[in-house]
Amino acid sequence: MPELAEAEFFRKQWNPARGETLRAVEVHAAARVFRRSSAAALVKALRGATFRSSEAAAKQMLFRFGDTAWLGIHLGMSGELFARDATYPAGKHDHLVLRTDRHALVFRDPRMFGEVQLHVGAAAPRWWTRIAPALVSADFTLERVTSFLRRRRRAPIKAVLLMQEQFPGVGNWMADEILWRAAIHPAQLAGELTAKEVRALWRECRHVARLALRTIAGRNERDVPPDLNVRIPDTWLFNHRWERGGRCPRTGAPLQHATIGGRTTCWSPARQKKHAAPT
DNA sequence: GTGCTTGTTGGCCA
DNA sequence: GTGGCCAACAAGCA
Repeated sequence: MPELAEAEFFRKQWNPARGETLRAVEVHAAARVFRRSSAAALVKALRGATFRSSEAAAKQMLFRFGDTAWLGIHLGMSGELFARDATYPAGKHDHLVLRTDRHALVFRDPRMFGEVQLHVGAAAPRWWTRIAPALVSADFTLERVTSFLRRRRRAPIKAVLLMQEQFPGVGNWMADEILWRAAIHPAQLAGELTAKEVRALWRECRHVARLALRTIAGRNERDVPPDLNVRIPDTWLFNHRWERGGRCPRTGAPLQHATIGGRTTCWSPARQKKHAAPT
């Protein structure tokens, strides 16, 4: 689930408890999600602190408590955040539950590829401030994309789109959606794209990111999006990629699947054709 | 039982 | 040193 729009969606799930003070912090300390920080230190830093604010960037979220405590969360493959009323009993895979007088804020992650990190300090942690410029920001430029593709010229473009240092928040489905819209074959080597294709790729990165954020994460800061199972329009590849006998929404031709860049990839052969390297 | 899965990392190799 | 590939992590689902 968690690509950039889902991170933004889940971040907002804890909004109802903003301004409230944490009365209790429950952790499953042995859970793999705490592998890089001490669960005990986390409890100590958060108990009694007030939930101030939150942000999402790429596939990560950062929550601020009190004046100096920051909670970083990565959702991995199966992580989710939600808020319940104060009486919520922690479930089997609920590795972190923050309790205020009115709410229980829950981090659940069955597969435990996700991660919870504590940072104490006046400023946000380094790992957060070093996240690459968002696809929707002005700093995500065609020039940056062009030079990155040049450096990664021997890798299939699908694999390159999954590299977080240039395409923060792009995951498997977004990568396929972007390539499908840009009409680029996922196995084409990054160095073989024409200038026109690179421009299309850059444009569709921004377009898909905006579309996904608007569709999945809701429109404004305050609201809590009610349901992740939002209706994704059938004009997206997204709705057809796992269908048995799925067809390309633009050409009507059958979709194809293969492992590219180590990940299951779906594309429309009628629309995305591999070509020789431009001279 | 088998064989997948929307992510990331470290180790291996060219 | 750089870049590309792959197994491993763990649980649930079909």
